[in-house]
Order: sequence, then structure tokens, then C-alpha cells
Amino acid sequence: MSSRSAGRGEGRPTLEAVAALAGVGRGTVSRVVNGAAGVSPRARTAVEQAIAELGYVPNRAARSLATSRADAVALIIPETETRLASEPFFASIIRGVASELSETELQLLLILVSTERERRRLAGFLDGRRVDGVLMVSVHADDPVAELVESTGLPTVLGGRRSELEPLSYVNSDNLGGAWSAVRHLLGLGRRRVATITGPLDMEASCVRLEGYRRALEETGVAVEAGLIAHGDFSEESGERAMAELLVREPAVDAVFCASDLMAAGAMRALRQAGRRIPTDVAVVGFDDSPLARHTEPPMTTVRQPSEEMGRAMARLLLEEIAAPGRSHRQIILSTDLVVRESA
Amino acid sequence: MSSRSAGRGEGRPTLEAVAALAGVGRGTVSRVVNGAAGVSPRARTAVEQAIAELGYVPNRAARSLATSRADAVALIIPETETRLASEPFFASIIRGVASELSETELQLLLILVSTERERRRLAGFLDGRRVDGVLMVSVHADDPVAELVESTGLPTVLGGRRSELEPLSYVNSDNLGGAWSAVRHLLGLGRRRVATITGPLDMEASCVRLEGYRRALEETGVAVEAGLIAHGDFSEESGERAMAELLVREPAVDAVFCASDLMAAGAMRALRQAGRRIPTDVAVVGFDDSPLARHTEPPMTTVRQPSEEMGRAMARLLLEEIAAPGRSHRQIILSTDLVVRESA
DNA sequence: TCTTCGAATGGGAGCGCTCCCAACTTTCGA
DNA sequence: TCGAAAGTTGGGAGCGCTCCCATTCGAAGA
Repeated sequence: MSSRSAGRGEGRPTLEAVAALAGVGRGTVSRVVNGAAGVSPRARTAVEQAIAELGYVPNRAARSLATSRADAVALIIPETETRLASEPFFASIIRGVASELSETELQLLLILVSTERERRRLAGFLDGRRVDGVLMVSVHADDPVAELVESTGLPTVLGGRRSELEPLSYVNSDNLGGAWSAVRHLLGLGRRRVATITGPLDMEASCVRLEGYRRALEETGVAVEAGLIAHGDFSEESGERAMAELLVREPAVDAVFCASDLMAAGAMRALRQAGRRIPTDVAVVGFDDSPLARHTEPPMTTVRQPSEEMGRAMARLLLEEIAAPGRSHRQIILSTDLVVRESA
Repeated sequence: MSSRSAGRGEGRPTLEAVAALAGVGRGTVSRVVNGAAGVSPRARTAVEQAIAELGYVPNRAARSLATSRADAVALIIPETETRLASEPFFASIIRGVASELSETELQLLLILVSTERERRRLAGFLDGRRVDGVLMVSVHADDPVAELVESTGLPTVLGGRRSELEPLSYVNSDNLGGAWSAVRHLLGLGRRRVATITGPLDMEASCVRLEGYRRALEETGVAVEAGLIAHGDFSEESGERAMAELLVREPAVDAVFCASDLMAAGAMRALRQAGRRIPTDVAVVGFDDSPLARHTEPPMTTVRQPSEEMGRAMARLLLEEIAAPGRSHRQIILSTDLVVRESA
């Protein structure tokens, strides 16, 4: 009605315009738009018609301002370009999160943090209350980013945990069981000099996979030897290097369990260079079941972790946490399973 | 000053609170926060101190509402889960975009569109003016998503183009040159029965790569034979299938240029199954230089396209377009180069 | 027919920020 | 010494929505 808005020409239709056209008040339109109860069928119809006619779409900034909700969640990936691109794990997580979120009104903000600058920027961002919750994957033990997020008090769900007493909600895959079954498989094949290449030990997943390796060995009465344990950082190069070391240290090694497919691929390369046949001389098992595992020569036996489902579960948990902020934190463990191909 | 805000306890500090503490007006604080000129050094200092003391962070929703800017851009990926996870190309694009954007105040919204529902949701979203601009990759010729985006009139930059007369701004890699040099390399190796496995022909990149193949052949005086051209859809399976077909149709084939690494990996598998040695019997070249290319057996010769740089360039172009909406559209072509490994 | 109570409704009062203009200072040249 | 010009500053008026309360309208019960 105000001559002001009439004079502004091309502005998009507002709630007020819809109300005017439908011949009702703003409150009623708002109720209809938000699906609130207490609107007569007649009014509802009139409003819906007006909305359709005007092509009205609510202005989110205005809504956010009024409700102090952001209608968005952030997915934080504190990793380098290399890992992001080389590990399909992240893409799967993203996909899972996105698909779960697509059922809701929430937007997905992607935040990659690799430099110190980006970390500082993140701090300001989170304080600006631009998101209702945070998802974060690939958390290292003393990750300053994780601590930053935790300190904001925003609803948060991690993919993986920082330690056994992780205070935040998280979704994890059964790393222990996965590693255990991989090594059991190797032992079942009659291998007795079973080595392992671990991931970075400041990540809980790495430690737990190592623990699974240990337990499988112990259970079978095979001694755990320090010489059979080498360390990597999940990258292919580190796997290659670690395998080369193992070969020097323990020439009799006849199997190796790697904490990631990428490292397993590196290990396979090192083995090939050393003239060892896979799996005849040395059996290899990876972890992740990334697409890569099917391309190696021979195709890799590996532990599948349901990464897309992890993303979905993370999103679901976050939604719950946003809905009921008081509730205590929860965790979800997703099971893994061994995919037997030809490398072991 | 208002007793209201005093009574509200834990609300985050507002512009007004900063103004009160600094002993200046709202306008002055706003100017300082936004780096506008016309603030005396004294006032500026006082405001900065107050900001630091209060830990003030501007509320973005309020700013958006007042300025009708969203301070965010969307990256739309209209692809299936499979491609997203299996092609590191997307991850690199994301990384490039994110890193370029981290220099600015803009947020990155990631939108994956695979289902019809998601597409409809996207429409409402874009109309809601929740972003200042749109980035979109993997555009197919008659992509309804692209048309949707185009119809919104939002500043838009594509990764790849839909056709030669693409009206929107875009960043592309030199598909023609890349394919050309790959095939020239094969010919230089003395191969004469050079096949190609194309990508989906509703994508311009696929057509152009095929055109590069043709030209290289023609220039060298080698006839282009329909029988040597097989079609895939960028997936590994399609590459395997296409290679199998080729082997049946043209048993004498001695080289194959594949429009993606993934298809090349599939082709290699088919060759292996057929008992052909790579590259002795059949040389293979891929396209992308994805991490995968280094893992195949033998390591794959492929055309590198600078995907992260593509993401960066897209973001830069979009920033320009947002800053100067009137300007005519632009395009950037990034060069590709051949990475020679062992498969050719 | 009159009262009572719940359902439906309109619209004021913000949410926190930017924009812009009027007003106030300072600084200079005449 | 005075006025103009330039530099600063404060704060009103929104941006479009939600929240909430006062009001209105009906229908059911007495």
C-alpha cells in the first residue's frame, strides 16, 4: 500500500505484497508460508494463489535476521588439496551430506581450511553465526580447527573422532573391526609375516586400525613385532616409502595391511619394483575401498567403509542436534566389510 | 544504552553496542567496519578498540538484508554420486574455487543436483537471491539446470561450455589442443591404427576432443575411420566396453586415445583381458591426468588439464562479473599438456 | 437469545545493518 | 574577520521477515 514500494519498480514481491493481493494480513501469509497451524482453509487458499501469481519466494536474509537462524550448515574439510583430490572419501562424504540436506531447507556451506589465514577467517565466520551447525571431517588429535569449532558451542558433528573420549557427537566407521578382519583374512591365507603400514598416528582412525592389526595377530597367537610396523601419512608416496623400508627391514614379509588404499597402491608399486609378486609373494590389503582399489594391478582387496552413508549419518545427527541443542552428544558407528579381490 | 539489550543477557554485541562503547554513532562504526573513507583517525581507533574489546562480528543476515547482497556464491555440480567421487576433477575444481574465494568475504555454497527434486529445489533457491553469483561445472548441451541458471540472470560462470556460441562466461581447457597433441604423440610413435573412445557427445568437451583426434589424423594424412571411433560416457565401465567393441571391430588397432583417464583405465583392463600388451601391442592415452593415471599398470600417458586452476579462474571471472554486472561475458581457455608415462 | 471460549486474524515491534542526508567542525583563501 | 568548501559525524528510515498480543468472529452451550 505504501507509495514507496509502489514506486520501486522491479523489486521482488515481498510478504506484504502477497498479503495485499490475498487480502489478508502479513501474519497470515507468514503462517501459510511456514506451514503453521491456525489458518482457515479459505485464507490459506487465497494466500497460496497470491504466492503463485506473484512468484513469491521468501527472502532468507530477512528470515534469518528475524529468527536468528542461519538455515545453513558448514562442512569443514581441513585438508590439503592433494588429499581432497586424491581421496574419493571426501567426495563421498560431501555427497552424503548434500543428499541428506536436500531433504531440508538447509544450505551446505563448504569450507576448506588449509592455511593459517583460512583458519583465522573461519574463526570470524563461525562467530558471525552464519551457520546453525558444523560438520567436520578428517580431524587430527590436537586439531586447532576442531578446538576452534568446539569453542563456538555450535552444534557439531565430526566424521571420525579425536580420541576415545571425544566429547562431540561423531560418526565413525568400525575401524577396529575392519582392520581386524583384514588381518584375519591375511592370516587365514596362511601368511605369518604380516606387516602393516599405518596412517598418521595423530589421527584416531590410524591408531585404531593399528590396534585391530595387533589384536588379530595376538588372537591368532602370532607375535606383534615392531619391525613389521611402518608408518605413513595416508598418501601414496608414504605407502611406497614405508613398503620399501619394510622390505629392507623384514625381507621375509609375506603380507601387508595398509591403513588406506592410497598407501596400499604405493606399497604395491614398491613391491613391484622390488620384484615381488602380488599376492604370491606378498599379499596386500588396503582400507577404504575407493574407486582406485579396482584399478590397481592386481585389483585390491580392501576394507570397505560406507563413506557416503557416513556423510548422511553426520547430517542426520547434526539435524537432531540443531533441533534439540540440550541433548547429550551421540555417536554412530558404521560397520565396515572386507572386499576380497585379487591382491590378497 | 537501551535497557532492552542490557536485559537480554547473552546476545552477541551489535553495531550499536560498539558505537556506544566507542562513544560514536552507528554510522561511524559501520564506516570503520567496511573500510569506508571519511573517518578521523581518532574515531577509527576508538571504534577498533571497542570492536576488539567486545569481540564484535557483524551479523551477516542483517547486512544482507540491508544491502541485498548475499555475500555468497553457489557452485553447482549436476552430476551423480559416482562421477563426483570417482573423478578428482571435481574435487580440484572445488579446491580452486574455494582457495580463490578465501581471499574474499564470499561464502561458497555447494549444490549437488542429481534428482529432479533437487533441481526444483534449486529453482526456488536461486530465485530467493541467496547468492550473488553461480558457478557451474560439467554442463551438458541442453542441460535444464544450466538453462535454469541462465534464466535467473544471476552472474554466472561455467566450467566448460555448452557449445561454441556459449552466451555465458566460461573457463575451458584447451580440449582441442590437448586431444590433438595426444594423437600426434601416438602417430609419432609410429602407430597408424589409432582409435578413440569419446565421452558423451552431448558435452562439448567430448566433441572437441574428438575433433582434435580427427585433425591430428588428417594432418598426418591418416584417414579417419568410423570403425576406429567408439563412444563412452566418461565412466570406467564404458571405457572397458568401448575398448572391447573396438577390439572386435578393428583387431589391428595399435593405439587408443581416450577422452578421460577413467575410460582409459577401463580400456586398459579390456586390453589386458584380451591379452594385448600395453604399450607394445596397443598404446593408450587418457585425458585429465587424474591421480589415477599414475596408478595404472603401466602408468598412463595422459593430457593434463589444470583443473584447480580452472576453479580459480572461474571464481575470478565470477568476481569480476559480480563487480561489473553490465560487462559483456568473457571466456578463458587454459592450456593443456601431454604427460608422457609408460602407456604410450 | 445471551454468554463463553477457542479459533483465526491483523499488525506493531523489533532483528542488526547500511544508506543517506542534515548538521556540525575545521580549514583556508580572500 | 568572514564565508565557502571540505571533512566528519549522528541518526532516521528502511531492508523483509517473524513473533506475539490484542482483537474479531463463530459456534456451541445455557
